[in-house]
Amino acid sequence: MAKQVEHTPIYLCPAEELSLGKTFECGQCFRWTAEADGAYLGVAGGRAARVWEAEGGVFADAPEADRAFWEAYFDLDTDYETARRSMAGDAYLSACAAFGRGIRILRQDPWEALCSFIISQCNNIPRIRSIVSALCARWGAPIGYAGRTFYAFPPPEALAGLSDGDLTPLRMGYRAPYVLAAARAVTSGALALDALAAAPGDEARAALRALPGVGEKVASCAALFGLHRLDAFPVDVWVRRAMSAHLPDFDAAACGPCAGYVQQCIFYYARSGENRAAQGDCG
DNA sequence: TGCCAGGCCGAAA
DNA sequence: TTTCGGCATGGC
Repeated sequence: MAKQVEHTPIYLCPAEELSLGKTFECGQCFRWTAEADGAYLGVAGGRAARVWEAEGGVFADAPEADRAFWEAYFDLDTDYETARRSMAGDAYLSACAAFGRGIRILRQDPWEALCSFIISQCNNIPRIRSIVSALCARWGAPIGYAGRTFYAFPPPEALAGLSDGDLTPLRMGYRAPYVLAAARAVTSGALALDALAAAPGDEARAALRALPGVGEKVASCAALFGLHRLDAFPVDVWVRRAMSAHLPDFDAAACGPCAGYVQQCIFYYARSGENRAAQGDCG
């Protein structure tokens, strides 16, 4: 059966500016799945889409009315060359930059990022994806697309009234009460996620860390991926830790404004199979 | 079968 | 202030 295409494909950008595989597989998101032909199917912002790379660029099978959403989601307005240049001058960092070329830091929904990275703690990526998928299937709004049913990430209001027992079937273990506490904090207004996007990085992380089960790492990931705070990653803790085995004199401050991107390239490089032998503590 | 995973928390040192 | 065990679960 021929693939069902529901829309005229949207052209997003030149292929060299966005690697879908690297962007979706580098560990920043958990809701995109590769098809046999190399395209990806996924959900973001309550919308499902099929996206793929072709000789002429990167395309999305989505309504034309959603073009601005997908362009923003893939962060097409940001110039990553500045960040990449900050990684020059050291062999290991340069290797990370080359390996991560094409990664873009997605502009994910703040709540989805926070909730997903609470689930991520002390967990492996396949299992994180599995739990997030189950969470969406159970409490997310259905989305019909390409003859299939996808599910939006459930808003905090959909989870705030649940009990730990309600989440038991998802097998997320000790993370369940953390997810519910975060949902209640957002719905009650105690945690204003949208307002944090404009706050200083330290302030944003501190607000996130006030939640139970949210430490420096989860707060950093939520700020980077959910609030698109590329400066919010605590380079002194994570990037330096990751780099200590390779570059003891690494100047974290030099990549401060784009530390999150740098960190993600290091993480992706160190986690990849062929580089694991050379990896340090990548956070 | 055992180690490990995008950690965090609270107690003990 | 730092260190360490415990936490729940399953991928590999």
